[in-house]
Amino acid sequence: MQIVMNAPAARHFDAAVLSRAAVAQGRRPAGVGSVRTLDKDEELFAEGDPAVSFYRVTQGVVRTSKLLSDGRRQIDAFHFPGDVFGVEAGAEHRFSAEAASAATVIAYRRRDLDDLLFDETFSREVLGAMMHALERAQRHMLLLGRKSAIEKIATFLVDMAERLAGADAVELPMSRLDIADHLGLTIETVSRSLTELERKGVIDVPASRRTIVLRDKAALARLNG
Amino acid sequence: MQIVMNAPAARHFDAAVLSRAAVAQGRRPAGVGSVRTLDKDEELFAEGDPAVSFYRVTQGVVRTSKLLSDGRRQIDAFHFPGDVFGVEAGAEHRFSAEAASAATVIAYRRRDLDDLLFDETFSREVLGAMMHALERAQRHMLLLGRKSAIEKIATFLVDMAERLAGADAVELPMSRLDIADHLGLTIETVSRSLTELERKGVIDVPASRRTIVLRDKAALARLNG
DNA sequence: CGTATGTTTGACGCGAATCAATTTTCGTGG
DNA sequence: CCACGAAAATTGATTCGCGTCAAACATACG
Repeated sequence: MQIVMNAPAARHFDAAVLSRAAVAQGRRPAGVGSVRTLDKDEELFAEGDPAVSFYRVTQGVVRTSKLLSDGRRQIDAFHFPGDVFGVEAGAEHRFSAEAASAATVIAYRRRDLDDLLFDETFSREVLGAMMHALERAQRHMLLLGRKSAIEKIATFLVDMAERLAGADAVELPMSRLDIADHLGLTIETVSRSLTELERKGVIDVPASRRTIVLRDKAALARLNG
Repeated sequence: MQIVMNAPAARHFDAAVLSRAAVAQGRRPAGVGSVRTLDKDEELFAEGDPAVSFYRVTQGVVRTSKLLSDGRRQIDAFHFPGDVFGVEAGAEHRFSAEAASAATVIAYRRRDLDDLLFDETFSREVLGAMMHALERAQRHMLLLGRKSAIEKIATFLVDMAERLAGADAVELPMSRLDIADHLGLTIETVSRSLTELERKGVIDVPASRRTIVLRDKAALARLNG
């Protein structure tokens, strides 16, 4: 049993904890990182903040996003346990990061990146994380630029099912607003599309609305465009 | 004076050429690469092709894109001289690459990547290229997901002006169809948006339609959203 | 149990896509 | 160098998917 610390900005520099976290991820501990626990919607960093650290998610989900001056938001990615994010080319973060659900991350100090890159395993891992992020971004650009609302939702559900390793039911850890801002839609359209898919018998959305049962994955895959 | 070779698949393994190209890019030659010259619209690789090489553009413009089953296309990026693209995490290319204009690239064999990563300079360069590509992708997702047609065009023009280092006139090296497929629009909307910006006095589109004169960069920047 | 928040549903309008027709530019051969 | 045909770009009329505005409903939390 574990007690979740919800105190804001709880930090630890506990090597033992780190090792356990690293091991939990099936990875060797590489360099020193500090654990940070986040409440839902708590901000990890904002666009323009100095990029002193990059992060790896260990629990929960973190969303990274960009804003337009009038508040329109685009969530470029949701980061799940094991995912690395926040590696920057420049001195500042180019996007903001908040917890989409209660989450825990490990922070790696950026000035250590140089040292860490000498650790071949870690270097390869960071480069791998960048490549996967880029791949994901490319797929997402195809979705944003060329898919219809129904196709976006279908793609999203299939994607979540894969990442959450949920056989045929997905418990969405983020709000409809987050989904909308990720897919370039409004919450109304997200809701209507889910209803439409349910009407077609492709999915089931039991009350609580957080869980989506994928009744016909083949149909969903066909809807991916 | 220089003669452009348009013979398909012209390859060289000429170290001297490589060095000159590298120096022209202000970079040290790192590892061996082969030069490849491409005609306009010639394919460099297709989605699903084994990723044996990655590339750096030395002349012209290369577009990388993904397709949906019904032919809808999303161009995720245009690559200009100096840009590195085609680095893959997996065994296959996740997108296709074609010349948007006549172009020349240097191909680096992928199996050499491991060796090249020991070259600290090159490693840093590849990682830098990945980070920049990701940064660009994130900005582009914001554009695709949240900007209006006029805002997309305005952003695109400002972006091209920066990359082509054209003071206040941009010679667009790609077709309207390429622009449309990059911005998630149709060619009709691209054309209408350009006309609209011209009507507002923000830009000038002299006959030939390839050159865009940016008359009011401040207004363009304001239209970026 | 009541209030706040998140989600769904409905009516309507608008921005961009589609369909269609010109117009302009560019490559090719006479 | 000009004429021709093909390809590219523009313009116009219309349609439609999704956004906006608004209200009802359900769920979660104190």
